[in-house]
Amino acid sequence: MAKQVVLVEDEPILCENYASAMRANGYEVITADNKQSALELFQRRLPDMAVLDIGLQDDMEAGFDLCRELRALSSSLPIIFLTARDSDFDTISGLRLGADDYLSKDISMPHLLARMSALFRRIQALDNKTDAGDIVKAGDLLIDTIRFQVKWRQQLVDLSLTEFWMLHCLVKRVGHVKNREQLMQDANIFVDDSTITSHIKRIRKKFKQLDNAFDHIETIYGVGYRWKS
Amino acid sequence: MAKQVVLVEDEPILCENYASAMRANGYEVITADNKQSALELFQRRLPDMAVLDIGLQDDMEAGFDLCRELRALSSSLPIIFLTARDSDFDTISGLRLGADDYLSKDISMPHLLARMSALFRRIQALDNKTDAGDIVKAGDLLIDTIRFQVKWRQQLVDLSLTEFWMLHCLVKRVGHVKNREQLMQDANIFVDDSTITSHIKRIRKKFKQLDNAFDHIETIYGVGYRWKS
DNA sequence: ATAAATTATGGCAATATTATGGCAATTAAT
DNA sequence: ATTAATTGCCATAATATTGCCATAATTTAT
Repeated sequence: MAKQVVLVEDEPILCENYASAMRANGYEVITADNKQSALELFQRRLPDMAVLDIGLQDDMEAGFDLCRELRALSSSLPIIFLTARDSDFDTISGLRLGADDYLSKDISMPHLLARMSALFRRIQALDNKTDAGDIVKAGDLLIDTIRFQVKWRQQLVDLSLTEFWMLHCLVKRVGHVKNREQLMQDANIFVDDSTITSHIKRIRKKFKQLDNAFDHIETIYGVGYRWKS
Repeated sequence: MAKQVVLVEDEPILCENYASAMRANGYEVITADNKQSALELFQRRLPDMAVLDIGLQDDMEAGFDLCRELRALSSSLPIIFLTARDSDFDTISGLRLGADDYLSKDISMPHLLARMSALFRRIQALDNKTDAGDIVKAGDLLIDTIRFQVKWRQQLVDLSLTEFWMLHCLVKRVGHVKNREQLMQDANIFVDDSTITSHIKRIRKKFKQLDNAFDHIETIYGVGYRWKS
């Protein structure tokens, strides 16, 4: 889904320039040319990012006000100031208000777009960040123990809980052979040996459905199983 | 605890200037003057932020390399480029590499510090999306913890208080699986597991009344529930 | 090569977990 | 006091998962 950006700028031509460049980059852009209508937009629906001009018509501080209001609505919404003024003082007070970036209007369009996408990237990275040490990676495999998700080459593998922990057991030490007892322990079950065989069967099956060439779970005859890379 | 910043800059006097300004602002600063020692620092322990000069000694691209290496280590670590060069081209390629900011060395020290704290503020804001009096946004969903209002695609969802907090618990970390215990804690109740099931049922029902295709609350068999985007 | 041991596979029954509708108890509002 | 809303919980239905077995296929050892 396209990211929605609200652009607040009172100079019509400039505004349309920015807006169309953003649209060409895949953003959905809504514009406002004064404080009042901008506020209404925000109240109606929070965008994914706001790009604000500071001086609007006669009110030289309108952008700062908008920033404050927006921040009250959401502490995490990304805000970029776009301004003709360029003094350090302005920049600093802009950032102090909780803006994320402060750019002079004479930068190039590609530069502005790069800043925007850098900001989105940051949000993305933080959203996907999980608390330390809960992601196990092994080559094309990703195990996330908070989301209880397994990804094989970007694709989600739909495992049951016991399957999940058994896989986790194999992968947390790539190359090490795990016997059936260890696998049971990690999955918190106590069952017949044959049942472990069944679980491995099902895990392999689910991976093969995504990638027919899959063969990273190796059988060690007489001992157990191992994840090979 | 003080935020740890790694500063990579090969010009000794400049480096000391920056470092002491940062220290005066409460940061713990570790410096490096070449690629090798910087990498060692990062491998030993990831800082809370990295401020990188691009050209180091004879290697004009050292900073870019470091950025790449750092990003491989952590996708969410904040990185600021600090550079004498100032062309748009550099800025853009810097940001493309996953940097969060790109600053010319001739900006003032207060400006640099403001940029740093703006970046920290952003991280902070995203990390505790949970504080009261804020609006949490996840795709089409809006949760307003002041008014205790939930909106799904602009439409108000009429949830009871417990339902509200349970939803909030699920949404404040999109994708994370919450078990019944966690949901109880966040809603401030202590009840039978089956009661949680009932609440989820009711929440789903209310969303479905507005949007029959709604299915963002996913059941993870044997674990709990998750908000999926 | 053959026998013995081990593992793979498909299927099915048993079990565990969750969904649903409803009801009684509680709380809040009029 | 009466009504409405909320909440906890239960019985029952619907699903998902799991354990295990018979049988086939492999592997290992002799």
